[in-house]
Amino acid sequence: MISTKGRYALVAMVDIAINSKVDGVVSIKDISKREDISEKYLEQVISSLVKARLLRSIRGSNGGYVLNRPISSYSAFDILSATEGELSPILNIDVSASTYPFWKKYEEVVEGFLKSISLENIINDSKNRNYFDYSI
Amino acid sequence: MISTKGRYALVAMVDIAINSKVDGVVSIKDISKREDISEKYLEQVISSLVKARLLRSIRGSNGGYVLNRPISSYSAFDILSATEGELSPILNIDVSASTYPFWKKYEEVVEGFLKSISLENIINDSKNRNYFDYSI
DNA sequence: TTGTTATCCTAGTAAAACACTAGGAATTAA
DNA sequence: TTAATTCCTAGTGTTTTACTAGGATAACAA
Repeated sequence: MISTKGRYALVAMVDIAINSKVDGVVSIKDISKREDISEKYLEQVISSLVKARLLRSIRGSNGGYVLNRPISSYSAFDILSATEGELSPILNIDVSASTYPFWKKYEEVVEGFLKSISLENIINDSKNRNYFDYSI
Repeated sequence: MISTKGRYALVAMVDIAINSKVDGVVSIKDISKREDISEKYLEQVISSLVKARLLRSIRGSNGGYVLNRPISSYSAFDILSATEGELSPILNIDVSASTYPFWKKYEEVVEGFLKSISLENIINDSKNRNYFDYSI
């Protein structure tokens, strides 16, 4: 869940949301340059986002990707669960009965948070505050 | 963070808390039988808990483990961070500035939850409600 | 039509993490 | 002294991660 694939997916969505306003369509090559992520790896990450119908792809020359919906309608959960398999796989495993209620709550808290944050929120947060507000 | 090591650590703490009331000291062999976890693997998991001073060990024949403090004073965070390295390693990684505020919040939510739940809470939850309340 | 620029798709792979297993040393109660 | 226990270090097969590689497919532009 906190793998690079998921992190790249979020970064890619933010990048596409911001840059498609100007250019209309955003290519992997452009994202790769701006965000310093391998083109080939980005292909795979973004492929998951397309398969999950979070992005629409335009093939051929001058092709690229655009958002399918307004930024307020994407949740962090949507984006992360498109790339990572299950977001909270604990409960699928044979978890001891004595700790089950705890893990169930844990899952609810994490999922609840991720579903409550939209791509719009993420973009606004990155505008209003900057990186250095957080790094001690 | 959601690895078996962390899950076993929680189970072991619950097991020791409950069974030490009767027996005083709880051995790995006993936990292994009750919870169906390999003895040798349990050794390693519990070793982390001892090193983090969550448990006290008594060596030699009739030895085993006991809690160091009252059950209300252990948080899920204490237990899980003793076995897993960092609980939210995202922020140690070079995370994009645009998504940093989001990940920071994520970390706060998860850590906040884990710190708010005590071993006592976990034990009470497992007593009051049972497994089947949760499995659809 | 042909070249260029993109996405799409599948396969491979080195390194790390995970989930153990193994063996023996040290310690203590009986 | 023996049995039972924790302690400590090392090894190991499997899975996951984070990529890389190569070519097929599609579309625009000349």
